[in-house]
Amino acid sequence: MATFSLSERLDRFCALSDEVKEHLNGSNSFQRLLESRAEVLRPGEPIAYVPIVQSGWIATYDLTPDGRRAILELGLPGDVLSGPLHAREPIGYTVQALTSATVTFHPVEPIVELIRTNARVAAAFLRLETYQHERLQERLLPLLQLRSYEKIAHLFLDLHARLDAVGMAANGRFPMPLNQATLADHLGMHEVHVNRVLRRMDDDGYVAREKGYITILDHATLAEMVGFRGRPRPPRHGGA
Amino acid sequence: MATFSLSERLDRFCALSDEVKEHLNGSNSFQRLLESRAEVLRPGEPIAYVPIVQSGWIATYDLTPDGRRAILELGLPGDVLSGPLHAREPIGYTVQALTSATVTFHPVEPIVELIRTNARVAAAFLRLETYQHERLQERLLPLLQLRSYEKIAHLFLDLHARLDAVGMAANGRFPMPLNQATLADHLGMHEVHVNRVLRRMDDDGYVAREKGYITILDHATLAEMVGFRGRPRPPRHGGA
DNA sequence: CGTCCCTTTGAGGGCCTTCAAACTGTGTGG
DNA sequence: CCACACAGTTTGAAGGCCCTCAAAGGGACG
Repeated sequence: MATFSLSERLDRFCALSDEVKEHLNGSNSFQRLLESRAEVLRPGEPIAYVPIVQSGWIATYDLTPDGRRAILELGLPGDVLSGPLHAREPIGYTVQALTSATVTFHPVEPIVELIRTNARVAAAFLRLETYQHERLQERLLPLLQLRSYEKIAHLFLDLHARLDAVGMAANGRFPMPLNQATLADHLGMHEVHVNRVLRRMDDDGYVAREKGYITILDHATLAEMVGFRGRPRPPRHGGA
Repeated sequence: MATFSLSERLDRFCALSDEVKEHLNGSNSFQRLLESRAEVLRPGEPIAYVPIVQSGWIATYDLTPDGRRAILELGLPGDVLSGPLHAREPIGYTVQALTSATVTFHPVEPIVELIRTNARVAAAFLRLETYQHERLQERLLPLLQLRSYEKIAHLFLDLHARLDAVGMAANGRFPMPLNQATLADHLGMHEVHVNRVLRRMDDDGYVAREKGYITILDHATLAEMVGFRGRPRPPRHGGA
């Protein structure tokens, strides 16, 4: 039950022929159930698969010389990790499951071949890559200019928007399977301070916390506070 | 005297036929001499051109609600701003010259058409985009986990590597046309603190400062301090 | 000689880190 | 059913990094 297929995700960016879609889906992809903390891609290894998250959350992270973890990107259900596909060498980061997760793996060889020969497929991957580039740019702004309180607010607004897009949020409420240490590694903060800020956001009435869930209570005020612009959704079928 | 041509930059990532190269270079591109602070691309405008920096430095920046500037990316000589090419809508950020700069503008229409029809061109842009994605990822690590002193060291090592790649650095010495306020906006720090840290790095003997130039005196120690891995150079002609 | 831009220095305070430890809930084994 | 381990959350106290406001110093240019 692969809810999110590679062809469908690409098709959003650039309409593909049925033949190509079948080719993409059929090509020996397989699905794995991963335990929390299982590695999806290991640094230094040759890249063999393009992963797609079906359920659960995963993270792309890197380590500082002294062993602190920096989470570069969060992978939510529906996300395609296309980065390794185009990299020239083994990746320098690790991709790991943050919760138990279901991930579909597509072998890169047939995909690379398709990109080589089919301009529409190449264009679709190009749009996908551009989309992710834009997402990364939007992470820079909070890291550069916002304070802890606002960083967390920005993250919650972002997660809400992304999860809403795949039907996993309702009425401002969305799953939050990450513990505070993981949030800290994603925001460049410290566990203890994440806790204090969360409590303050709760006391201030901006968010409500339940085990495993967050509810955004005052979306408008938070969005204005942090300059959050709802990220443009991938189009239903776009141009170039 | 366009030192850096679009076709040559793309050709590094994916070998292109001479015909395509001519097509890319010929298509009505033009060159402009921009004064410092002139805008290269304006937010909200439809995207008409792909800029390539020939000389001088430019910046992609965004503003917080209260008007603080966050510099997302620095454009150095030879850099191609391909982002706008694939964006679906007007960009949300501003691109501005940080020094007087020479920039070549390529109209997007013919390029988009080429991408649509030529898989090799699309693949080349895909690799270019992936390369820039990786660069952005490498900016996240210092922002997430390093302190001011290390952030600046990381930036200097990065700039040195990039300028060295286009022959603008020698013996650890490279141009530094940015003032301290601009460095601050790039690192998420404050002007005054940038100044204090720079002085300290100078006193510590890690760097030397002259007007308009920086010299890295102890590359090895700094690189180890911040976990800097020399960025993989774009290959001479790569795979997928 | 005055203006402008940038750099530099000082003083004070706040955000966030750091170290430490208690508290809570959950699963496991006796 | 209780004891215990374990993971995660929460709270306290102290201190440092960095911000903020303010202003002086230096060089380029008219």
